[in-house]
Amino acid sequence: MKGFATPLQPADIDPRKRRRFSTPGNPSLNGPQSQCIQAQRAGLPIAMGKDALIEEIRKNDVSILVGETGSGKTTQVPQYLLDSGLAGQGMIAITQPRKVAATSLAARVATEQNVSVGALVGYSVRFDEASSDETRIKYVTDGMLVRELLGDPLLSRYSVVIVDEAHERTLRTDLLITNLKDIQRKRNLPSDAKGKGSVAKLNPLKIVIMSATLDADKFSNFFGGARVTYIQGRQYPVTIYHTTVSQPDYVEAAMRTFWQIHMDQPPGDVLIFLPGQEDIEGVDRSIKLFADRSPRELPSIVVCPMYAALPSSQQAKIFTPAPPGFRKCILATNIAETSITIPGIKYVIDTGKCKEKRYVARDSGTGFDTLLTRDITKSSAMQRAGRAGREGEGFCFRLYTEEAFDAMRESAEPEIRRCSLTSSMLQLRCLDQDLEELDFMDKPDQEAIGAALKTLYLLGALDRKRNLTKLGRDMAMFPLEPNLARAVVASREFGCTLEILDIVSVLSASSKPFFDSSDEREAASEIRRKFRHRSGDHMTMLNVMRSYQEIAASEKKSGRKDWCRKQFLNERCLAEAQEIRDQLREVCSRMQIDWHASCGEDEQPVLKCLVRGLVQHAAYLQPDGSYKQLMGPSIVKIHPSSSLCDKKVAAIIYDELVYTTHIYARGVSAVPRGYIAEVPILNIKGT
DNA sequence: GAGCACTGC
Repeated sequence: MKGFATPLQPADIDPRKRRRFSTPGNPSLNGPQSQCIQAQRAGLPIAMGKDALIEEIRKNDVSILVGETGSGKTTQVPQYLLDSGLAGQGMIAITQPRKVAATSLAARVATEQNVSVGALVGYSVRFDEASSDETRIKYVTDGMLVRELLGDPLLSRYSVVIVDEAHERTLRTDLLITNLKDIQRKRNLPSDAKGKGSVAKLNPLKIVIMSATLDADKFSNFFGGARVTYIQGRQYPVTIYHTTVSQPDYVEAAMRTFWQIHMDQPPGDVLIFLPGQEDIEGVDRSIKLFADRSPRELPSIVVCPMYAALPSSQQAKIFTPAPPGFRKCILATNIAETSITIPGIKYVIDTGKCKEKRYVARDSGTGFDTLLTRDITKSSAMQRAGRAGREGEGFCFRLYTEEAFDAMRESAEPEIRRCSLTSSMLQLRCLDQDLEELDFMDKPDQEAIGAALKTLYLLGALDRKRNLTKLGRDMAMFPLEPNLARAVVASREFGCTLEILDIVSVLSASSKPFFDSSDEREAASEIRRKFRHRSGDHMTMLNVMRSYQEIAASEKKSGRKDWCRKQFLNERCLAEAQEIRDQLREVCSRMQIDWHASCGEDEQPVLKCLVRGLVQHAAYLQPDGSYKQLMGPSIVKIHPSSSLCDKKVAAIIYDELVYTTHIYARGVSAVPRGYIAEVPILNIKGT
């Protein structure tokens, strides 16, 4: 094809032919469904090495399993361990970075075991659990197991912990691996050294780390040279093309490549990886524009955008097959790289770009996040290409040169090196551990540690000697960022827990309450005006939440959706916020905090609570009309999406800073300066 | 006067 070098089949994509495993056909004709499932299990690549694998895990405290896509390791290894009796009386936990993976894997394995989910095979993720006394195999999110540590520091219910997708190196996976190493040391002491007490009764812990190829040695070294076992996968060959020259305008290059495929290549759907929503919307428009003018004899095109913030009804489109004679073109962020698998993809176009969030730590603790477009890593590039070979032979067009590929980083920097550590630090202090002294695969940055310590001190969670306070222990009970947890704990004192929980729930939901599609911005802001509160965005959010709750109480789901659409509100965010709110109310009840306590229409107590949590996110108006951070050197602007944009008030607090064209404060409320000055911690001498 | 990678408790 034009612009691309001769096809390459570099070693990074395994071109081994995928062997078709024989399916017994229609189960209703060929006998019980379970026979069919068992035949499939036996046909998996991993099944051939089953006995050797069990023996390997039996012999070693720690095993590293490297499995390619489609090897079946995630579903089979737990069952092998259970069948072989290796787990003894304890449970087998398998951790996943994502909730959807944990729940769907549990369903699959339950089917294979011919039990219903929640019996022998279960799962546990936030807001959703299916397990019972019978449960022996449990799929959990890594965050869930980290939280379980707080109540059971030795994870004594589990005899095997399998850490899956360990190569993704999420902050929670890293925390877990560090803790598992320590727990194993404590639990696997020789019996004469254990002495008396509860530790002596504990069964030993087995650890299985499952990872992609690149990082296996690193995991092995961390566990003192643990053995690495390789499991073959199943993948059709993917032919990879690189461009001959670099493509500065990757959007234009993606368009050109798509049309080349569409005009010259046989049927098959196309997946284009783009960095973000903005590019996706742009390409979407252009393809539709050109499609209208393209020759009649060409197949028609169905364009499907795909990114996390897209309403789920539109996300569902990518799973419906294109009608006969149509070619589907999916425009996706890296949500399609790991989180979801889209059927029918034959061609992948890889721009080689992604967006990466990075926390810029500051000694003052007032850091901020940046979100910048950058080059992907080699492991991402391989993953993207692999998406073309799930169901048959595929093709991947990389919009960068082979030299550019060689120059890419091997894999992404682990999260522990680039995220705020405040939340993890608080959790670890609850376990009497010190983030600075722990044995991590990659040590966190000193500046990030300093910022986290400072933040926890200013929130009152740590005292001046870095000891955990009663307040800190209370804060850690809440599944919230420490600054929001601080506001909740403060609400006990100010009698406005009902209001604070509503606000905090929206803030910690995974999406934003207000939709912001560029074409309808004017209409949206007009309709939203009725929610507006003069003090700013936090009370405005409370008004939204209150209105939604009234609707939710009287309307069915469709009515709620309808209402939200008319108000330009994101129903997914508000529904999730309600779920979070209910969970937080439960936590409050357990802690004897009366969540019914309300301040009615008086916003003053609410703002005072928020100031306690957002004390590092405060800025004062300067004589020249700009806002300067109270702690930290920056001049900040109020984000144009805020209801306080263009307003001049003496002092503001804000949820977050985002650095784009300026340093913008988002989620802003006006507060009297006196509220900030009266925060107790600021009045201790020498701080 | 502007921009939203992806997760998790």
